[in-house]
Amino acid sequence: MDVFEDIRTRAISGSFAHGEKLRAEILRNDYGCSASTVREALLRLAALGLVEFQEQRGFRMPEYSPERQHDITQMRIMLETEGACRSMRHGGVAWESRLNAAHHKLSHIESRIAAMGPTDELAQLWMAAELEFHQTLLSACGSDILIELHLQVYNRYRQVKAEYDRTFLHVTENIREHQAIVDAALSGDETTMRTRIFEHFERHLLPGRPVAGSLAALV
Amino acid sequence: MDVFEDIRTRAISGSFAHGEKLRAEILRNDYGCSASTVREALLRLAALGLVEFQEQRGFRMPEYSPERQHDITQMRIMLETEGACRSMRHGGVAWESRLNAAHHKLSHIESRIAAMGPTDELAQLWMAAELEFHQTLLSACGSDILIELHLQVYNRYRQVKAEYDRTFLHVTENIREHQAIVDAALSGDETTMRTRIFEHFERHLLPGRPVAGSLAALV
DNA sequence: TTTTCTTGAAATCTCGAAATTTCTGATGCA
DNA sequence: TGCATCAGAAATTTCGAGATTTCAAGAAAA
Repeated sequence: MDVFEDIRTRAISGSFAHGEKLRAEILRNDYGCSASTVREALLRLAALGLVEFQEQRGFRMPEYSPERQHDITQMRIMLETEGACRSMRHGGVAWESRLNAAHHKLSHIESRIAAMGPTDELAQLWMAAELEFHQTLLSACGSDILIELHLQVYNRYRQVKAEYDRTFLHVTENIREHQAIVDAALSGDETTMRTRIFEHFERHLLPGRPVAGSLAALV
Repeated sequence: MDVFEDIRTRAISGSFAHGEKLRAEILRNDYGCSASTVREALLRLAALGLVEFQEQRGFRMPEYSPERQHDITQMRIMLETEGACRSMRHGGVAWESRLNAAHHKLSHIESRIAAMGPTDELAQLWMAAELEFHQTLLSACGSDILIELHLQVYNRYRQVKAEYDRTFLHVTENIREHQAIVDAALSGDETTMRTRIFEHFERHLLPGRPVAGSLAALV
């Protein structure tokens, strides 16, 4: 079993509470391995910002704060806007159809959740499909590092919103917003794309707070 | 001695060649610690993208490629532009004077290098002062995550340009370009700032290659 | 009461050895 | 020669014990 991968998944899906202490000695029980192996995984997660590390004081989950959520959301808007616009320029039809496919899969799952409520299995599927959709959006941008940084920010976003995610409020809006993003991609208009991405995230920003540089024009 | 910190420094200052294999068993000799401790440091560096890690195959330095340099440079332009413009809005006089101070320190070192050539000691001082200048530029942006991602990208940039750095070609241009950035900060005009930052990095981009989204307007 | 000190328990960190996997290159076969 | 096989060497990864540091609770002093 891949300890790193599994703890990462738990850290972004709400298995640990905000601010909870993560003890290697205890987590080892879940994996039947030594504490050193768990420690190794935690150190890697710390380098990615999913876990906080203090020398001689071990690991904890980051605390929640509205400012942190705002900050991370803003960064997601910035990176996804940039990546999506670059994909629009270089992706061609191949990208458009991949995006369509990813969206189809996602909206299928979202409709089922909207209809029958969120089961554990559907939530799991949704997590994967939602990530895939947003990664597909950037997949033709031509920048490895943009994709990598986006994944980092995406994971932190999921972590911050883990509780919220489980409620699946706004599924309906999500379906509409994702559709709007796909439409923008097909329209070929970058300004529309920027607006649509901004609208998708708007409700996760702090109200009445000045908004980032290239984003300001959209408000 | 902090093994992680020291290996990080070496990894971004050209102590290791591009593509070089990093063996924990060998590096331990430099620090008089066990291989596990070195391994721990390398795993953390891998999470930050400064070292590549393959399961069961150990660690290596990333290979150099012009595309990677272009990609990283573009990302630096994007993040520093965004951060600098936000700092201009929220930083006030306090920020302006900190920026001035950081620039003064840096240009002092750069002039000495231009005059007497690059000694090891001056190179060391330059590394610290150049980082401090660019970090000060973003320091009032109000986004922790922007600052953190920028540091990651900055480190990768230094790593890619490590050989180039040691030659100190373009010191003269650097002095001028840094000054131009400070002037833009004081002028309060964001478009000027974007242009100046772009010009500072322009020579590290691949010629004739389409340039990123929000940057395109500057070309 | 509040602060400082003491002390035992608990957590963190380091280490070198053992287990596992990959690499190397020599041998045999077609 | 070209290719597969295999054994030994080398590298990577895991492990649990021991050393070090932090934490917590109670005693002593202000």
